[in-house]
Amino acid sequence: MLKQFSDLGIHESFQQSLSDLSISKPTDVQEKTIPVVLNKKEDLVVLAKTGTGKTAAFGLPLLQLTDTNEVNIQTLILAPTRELGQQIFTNLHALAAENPEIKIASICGGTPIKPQIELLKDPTQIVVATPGRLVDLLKREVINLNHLKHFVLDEADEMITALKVEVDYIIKVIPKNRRTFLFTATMPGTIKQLIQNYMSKHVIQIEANMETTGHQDIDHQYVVVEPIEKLDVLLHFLNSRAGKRGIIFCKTKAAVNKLAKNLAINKFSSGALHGSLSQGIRDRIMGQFREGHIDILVATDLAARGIDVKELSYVVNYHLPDTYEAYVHRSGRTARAGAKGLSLTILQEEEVIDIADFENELGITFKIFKKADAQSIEENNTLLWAKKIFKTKPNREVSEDLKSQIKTIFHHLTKEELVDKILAHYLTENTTVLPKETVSKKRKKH
DNA sequence: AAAAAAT
Repeated sequence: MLKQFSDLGIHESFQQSLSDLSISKPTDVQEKTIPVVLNKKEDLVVLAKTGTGKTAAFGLPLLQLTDTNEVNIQTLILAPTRELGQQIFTNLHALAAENPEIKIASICGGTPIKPQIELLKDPTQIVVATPGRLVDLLKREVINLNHLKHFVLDEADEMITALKVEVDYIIKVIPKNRRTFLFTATMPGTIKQLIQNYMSKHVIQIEANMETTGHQDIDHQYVVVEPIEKLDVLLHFLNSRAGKRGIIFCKTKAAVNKLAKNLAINKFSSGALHGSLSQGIRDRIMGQFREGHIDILVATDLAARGIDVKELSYVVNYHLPDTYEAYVHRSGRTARAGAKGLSLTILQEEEVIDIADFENELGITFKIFKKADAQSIEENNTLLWAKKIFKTKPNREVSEDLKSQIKTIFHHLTKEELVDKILAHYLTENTTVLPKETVSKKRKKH
């Protein structure tokens, strides 16, 4: 249990970059996987929970196995989204910081293809790719995978279902005698049977910490809301988590846009991410989120898998995920590398019945999140309104004369009296009707 | 039905 990377066969040359990345000891999945990859024999199927270091588990040994005298592509890593592909590329680059002779390229879509084609003319040993763009390059015959030795499918269950057509095309053009490595946190039974189609050698299965079901560091909670109070409950939750960071998942791109707009109006530090945005915008939002310039990411399932952002303390399911796997991946954006995190699911009455299925299927237990009462929600909305005033910038010129007339009106008030006046005005303008008990009782009969 | 992935 006190294994070091050197005990697993990782060379001295990676020690510096590992310590620069504050990686000191191998995780369970790394300890089990690295020696088997380094032995140059079998194919691998690796199951390990979210946030346990799968990228380095294949990245480190495959970097080390790279023959730097060989100019052809030896290792291909496929990921389901461009953001994840870029993240894997960045991580490999950092792991190879002391080994600059290893040439790594990222070939994801959404960026001009010409520069990529030019780049591929240089010696390249490791390629991280999304399937669509790679197939495009293969059809143009501008990438050579004839010397491929290692083929990695990250998020393997997703790759061989949602992206099956592209992956199958790629499988056909790469050497039969390659080694194949499948990595995932979820492997539904229906997918298990498909695995053999992708393997070419004897397969070793590795399961790291999968014996206890559910992720021990994630606090699963749900709250039942009426449709009209859903947004208010979310806003109250976000205000209670001020300064903390997290991701809010919605079912559709339209819902992401709508919610992100609403958060922006309420002056939350937030951004939207989904597949209909230009790659430029996607990259900018991801960058801002990773750097901590944005606290809240509102996203579709584009961000559900693999994305590793530091210090996310919560995930919110603003809509229920479609599958149990999607729940595992979404909630797995928090509680990474040993940290704790909250996964909050906001439900409507008719969806509560699904909770038991999630519990049984995933071996987790939900706690009930205590919904803010009507008064706290109203107070919270008043606070949001005050924050809005504070953060609003003038959008046109105001004459000095008008300004001085208005100043005269308030001139004799103290700061406290001024606040009272503004608040009194707000409260008369917003005569919020608190939800009546009778209303909710009536609804429950259905 | 929706999400992702090529232009």
